[in-house]
Amino acid sequence: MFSDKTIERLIIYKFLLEKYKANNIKNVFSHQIAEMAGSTPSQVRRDLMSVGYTGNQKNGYNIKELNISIEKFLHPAQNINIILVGVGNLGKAILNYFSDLSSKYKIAASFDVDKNIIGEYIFCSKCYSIDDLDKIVIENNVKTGFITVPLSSAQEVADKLVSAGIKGIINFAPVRIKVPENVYVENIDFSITVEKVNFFAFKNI
Amino acid sequence: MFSDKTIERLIIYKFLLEKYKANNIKNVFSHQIAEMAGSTPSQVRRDLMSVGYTGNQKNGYNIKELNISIEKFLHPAQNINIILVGVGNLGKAILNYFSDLSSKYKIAASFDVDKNIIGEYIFCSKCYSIDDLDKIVIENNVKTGFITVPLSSAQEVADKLVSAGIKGIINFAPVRIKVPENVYVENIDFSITVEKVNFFAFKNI
DNA sequence: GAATGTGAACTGTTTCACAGCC
DNA sequence: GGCTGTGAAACAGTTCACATTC
Repeated sequence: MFSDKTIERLIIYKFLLEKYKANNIKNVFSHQIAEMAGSTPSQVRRDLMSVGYTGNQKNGYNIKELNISIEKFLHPAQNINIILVGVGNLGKAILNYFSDLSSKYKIAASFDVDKNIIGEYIFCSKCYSIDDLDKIVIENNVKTGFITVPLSSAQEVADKLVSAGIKGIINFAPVRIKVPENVYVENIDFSITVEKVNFFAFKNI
Repeated sequence: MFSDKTIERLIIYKFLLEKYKANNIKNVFSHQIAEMAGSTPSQVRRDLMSVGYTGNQKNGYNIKELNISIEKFLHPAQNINIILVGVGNLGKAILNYFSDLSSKYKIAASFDVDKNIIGEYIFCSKCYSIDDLDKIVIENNVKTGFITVPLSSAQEVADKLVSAGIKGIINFAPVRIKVPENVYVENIDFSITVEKVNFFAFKNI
């Protein structure tokens, strides 16, 4: 029903509007949103049809109301807990990124096999043994998790996340993990990204 | 002419075939590639039309030859140098990721403003002042760069990369950097990714 | 006049289906 | 039989264009 791409753009609009709101501007037109988001006015209007908020021809969209509508459409909850498995360099970088307490999204817990860090707080999140996964996922109503473990254990970790009830996975391991149909996976593979960008970079010379 | 999506899948096929090749298997059918890549047989055959290599009906595709054809199509060069600007947590994680010397892609240099690390080697790449950017980009024929600096300096860094001759940028800063038309940008924004995955995670309950 | 909302047209991508081949 | 290569069909996503509203 709702395409991946539309959802992604709505999230972008939301972040842009939040910044915009800061300077006491009340209303915004589709062409202004498009300009900021690198999109087109009709695309913006199309996307906004999904969320059900309608503007008007004189003032465009009321930023505050539009933002609330997008928020509600994307997810009604106030705070979202996520988890992260694999506290290596990349895991730490992501924990750091989300340690900003003002965000709606919080990494409720991290997991690793290294006994030296289990029990420690790393960037505001406590690190646990993977044995505690089920308990923490249920307690914190977690539906989304990062996989930042090495290739060799990625599938195993994915299986554990799925069996704990996780429905969305952001996977950084360079492998296509196999999950049931009702689990959404977003792969971020640095090698593939570099190769793709490099292809278009050389094409653009 | 060649779509983003086709290029990305070709890269995935290439990585999969490399693994496959290891076990002395010589040939592969489109349905096998599809199975590994999470695609469909017709999609695979369609994609392979772009690279110009044709298999045969008895044995499918010769893995070695197909791999060479994809490589040639994606990029003829043997070694590709890339650079990275912003040696924080995330920058280090990426430097670490690409420090594996067997990869075709090497981070030729990193850049940062921190005088304490300028001149040091971090995961096999020497860290330089941004003042040395132009020189290093030219010397190493670099066309692709990572931006892993904070939001506040992302646009400034992007401008410098562009003026140094970079044609492809992988941007981790949560902002839509503005670049000329002939520069390809791939944005990786953890907040947007989390929000998107979380949306589909809750939809899938 | 300049904006929104949206049916219709268009463009891009994926899948189907089948001729040709082994 | 089962495979590839590929026109044609189907589907998805984007843009156009205009009636309507302010």
